[in-house]
Formats: sequence, C-alpha cells, structure tokens
Amino acid sequence: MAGSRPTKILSVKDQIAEQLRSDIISGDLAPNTKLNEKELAERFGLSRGPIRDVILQLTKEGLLISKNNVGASVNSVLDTSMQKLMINLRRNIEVYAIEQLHGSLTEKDFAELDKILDDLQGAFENEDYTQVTKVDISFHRYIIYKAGGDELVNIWYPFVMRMRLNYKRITSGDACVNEHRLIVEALRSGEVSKATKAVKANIR
Amino acid sequence: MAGSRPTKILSVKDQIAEQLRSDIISGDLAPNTKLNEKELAERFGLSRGPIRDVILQLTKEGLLISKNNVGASVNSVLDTSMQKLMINLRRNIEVYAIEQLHGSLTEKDFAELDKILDDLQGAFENEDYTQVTKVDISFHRYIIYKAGGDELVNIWYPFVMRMRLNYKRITSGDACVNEHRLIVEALRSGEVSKATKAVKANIR
DNA sequence: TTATATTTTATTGTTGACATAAAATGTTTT
DNA sequence: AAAACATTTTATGTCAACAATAAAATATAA
Repeated sequence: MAGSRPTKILSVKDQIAEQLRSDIISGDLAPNTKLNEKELAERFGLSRGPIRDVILQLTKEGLLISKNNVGASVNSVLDTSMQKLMINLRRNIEVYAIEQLHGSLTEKDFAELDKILDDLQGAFENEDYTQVTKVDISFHRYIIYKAGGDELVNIWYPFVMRMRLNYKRITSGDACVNEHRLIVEALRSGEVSKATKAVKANIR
Repeated sequence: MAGSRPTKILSVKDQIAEQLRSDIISGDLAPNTKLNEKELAERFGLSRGPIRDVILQLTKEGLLISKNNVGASVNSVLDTSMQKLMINLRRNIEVYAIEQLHGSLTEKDFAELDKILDDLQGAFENEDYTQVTKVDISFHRYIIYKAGGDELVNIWYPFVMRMRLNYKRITSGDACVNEHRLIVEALRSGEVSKATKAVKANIR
C-alpha cells in the first residue's frame, strides 16, 4: 500500500533464517526438535548448501544447537539465572544505544517509530502474538541500528533471540504499546535518562 | 608430554577457524584484508565448502564482515565507545560466572588454572604475544565454561573476539600473570567479591 | 579527456553426487 | 530373553562442477 515501509530486500538465506526464527519463536518448532537438512531443502526448494548456512547462522544466534555429524536441533530456553544475565546484557546494550543517539533522530525516524507502534497495536488487536514479537523486535532494532549500525545490531540480536520474548507476560496490549510509546516520547523530547528508564522498564 | 592437558579434539572446521582467529588477532591479517575462498581452500587443503562455513562463523563472531556476492574481509576494530561497551558486557558475563561458581571448583580445577598461569608466564618469557593472548583467553574460558558450560561460552566468546586483546598494553608479563593469579587465589579462598573485583580489574 | 557502455574476468552462490559417520535394524550367542 | 556383534539404513560432511553476480578491463561516444 502507499506510504508503507519499503519492503527490505533480503537474500534467500536471510528469508529462510527469518522463517525458521518465526517457527521457533512461535513454538511451531519446539525445543529439541531435530532439523533435517534434506527436508528443509525440499520445503524451501533449495539444495542443502544454503540450508546448512542458515543452520550455522541460527546456531551462532543460540536458537539451534549443533553437534558434529549429528545435526542441529532447537535449543531449549535458558534457565532462570542465564535468562537474567541475558536481560541484563540486553539492557546494557539498549541503554548504550540511547545514550549514543542523544538527539540525532530526525522527524522521519520518529514517524517511522510511530508507525511501528501502530503496527504493534494492530498485531495485538489481531491477537497475532508471533507478529507482536516480530514488530517488537523491529522497534528495538530500529533504535539499535540508528545508534550503532549493523555492527551493534549483530551484537544485540543474539540476546533478543535467546530471550525468546515471552509475550504471555503481557497483561494487555495497551500496556505493552504504552511502554514503547514512553520510550519514543522520551527520545522525542530529548530526555535521555527518562528514555533509558523506559527502556529498562520494557526489557524484563 | 606426560601430565600436560589433554589435547582437545577439534573438528577440521574448528581448527581452521582457530587458525584464522590467530592470524587476525596477531595482526597477520590486517583489517580490510579480503579473504579469498579459493586461496583459503588451497592453503588448508580442503574444498570451498567448509571454508565458507568457517567464514560465516567468524563473521558472526564479528571478526569478519561479509557482503553478498562480494565476500568477506577482516573487520576493523571497534571505535572507542563500542569498545567500552564490549568491555562492560564482558565484565558482566565474567562477574556472573564467578557468582555462579561460588565454591564449586574442585582441586583439579585449581590445578588446571595454575597450569594455565604457568603457560601464561611461559608465553611472556618467550615474548610470544599471540600465544599470550591465546592462553589468556583459555584462562577466562575455563572459568566461563565451569560456570555456564558451552552455552555461556558461546555467548561470551564473541565479546572477547571483538575486543581483539592487544597485549602490547601490558607493561610487564609479571603484572599480567599476577592479575590472573589474584583471581585464582580469590576463587580458591572462596572470596567472591574479591574475585569479581580482580576480574573487573583484569578486563579493560 | 572524460564519461558512459560493453565485454571480460574473477569470485561468490548453488547444486547434485559421493564419502563418512551415526543411528537403526537384524542376527547370533550366551 | 538379553547382550553383544554385524549389517543396513539414514543423515551429515565434503567435494568438484556449474550458474549467477559483481568487479575490472576494454571499447565507444560525447
């Protein structure tokens, strides 16, 4: 539709990775499920080569776990203490990002963020929680990217993946959307400490 | 030799990855150097397949940077603020590790750590700073692994790689060895806060 | 001479076939 | 019947050839 965000051009491998991530986050692929390279190759209409690349990639992100000559399976969620560590580290990164930004966001950026907030609300209204997760990630990714480019995104992303955002914790969509809106508003008015506080409140 | 640590069995790909990491950390492969898959394949006597896997792996670790249809080159070192963030995050992980351990290390573990300290000293005496870096990493990895297994190691490792430990900064080998010995001694006597302090002092 | 278009070359991406190792199955022996 | 061994099957690891793409070199036009 007119005015929508331009569809990002993704390589074939990135698209497959994205699909598998979705499957894992949505629970469609449960922990310990073994991935079969041949099956995946057939499913995506490719040979095993690119599939292997994607598997290696997701393994590095912590979503899969691979064993030599055995294959890859969906990794189990982290235990509580590790989960806490992940949250801590991710908070560190996102706070860093906001401090780096300090007013470098343009009106265009804010329009974009507002749009993402709308999408988030929409996803909640449709009760599409996989989509909620995706949009939520894209919100944070936008900020991270603006602050540190691909380099920072690549550092940040594995933590998000390992956290496997658990949106069952959200009581209401409004509350979640509001949490994010607070971040945007603090950024817009240039209140760094308020923004970092809002981010910390959101990442948990 | 008798009594030495058992040589870890590494897959072919892991060995190649290790070699390339060495080359990058030692400066043998300077930033922006382009890697040629065919050349590497010939150098290691393999086909391009496994080489591509290794390249993907090192890209995920932040040592290389890859572009579609163009290839991979050695990534440049991070700017100061990112470097600070990395140090911060790595400290967080290592402090977490020590807190998790709280006295679960056995006499065998301490013997192992003492051995690593000797190796560290030996590397300094030989003025083999690439080896110094490797041994230093193995010291920290040992602790990280004991605390959180492969999962934690995999989270931790990319930060170490991105820091690109530069041991020219060490005025004397003794100082560096001492820093590590302090950590071991604090762990041995079960003084957690002392151990975390020592770790924080070492990671910078 | 510069700028643009075309061809060439080099390098990466992909594929299907083969080698090798793990898992599953079947057989023998106790 | 259970355990140990051998055989078959299945899946992953590796390879060499081919296709597709981007960079480099060359040719053409302004």
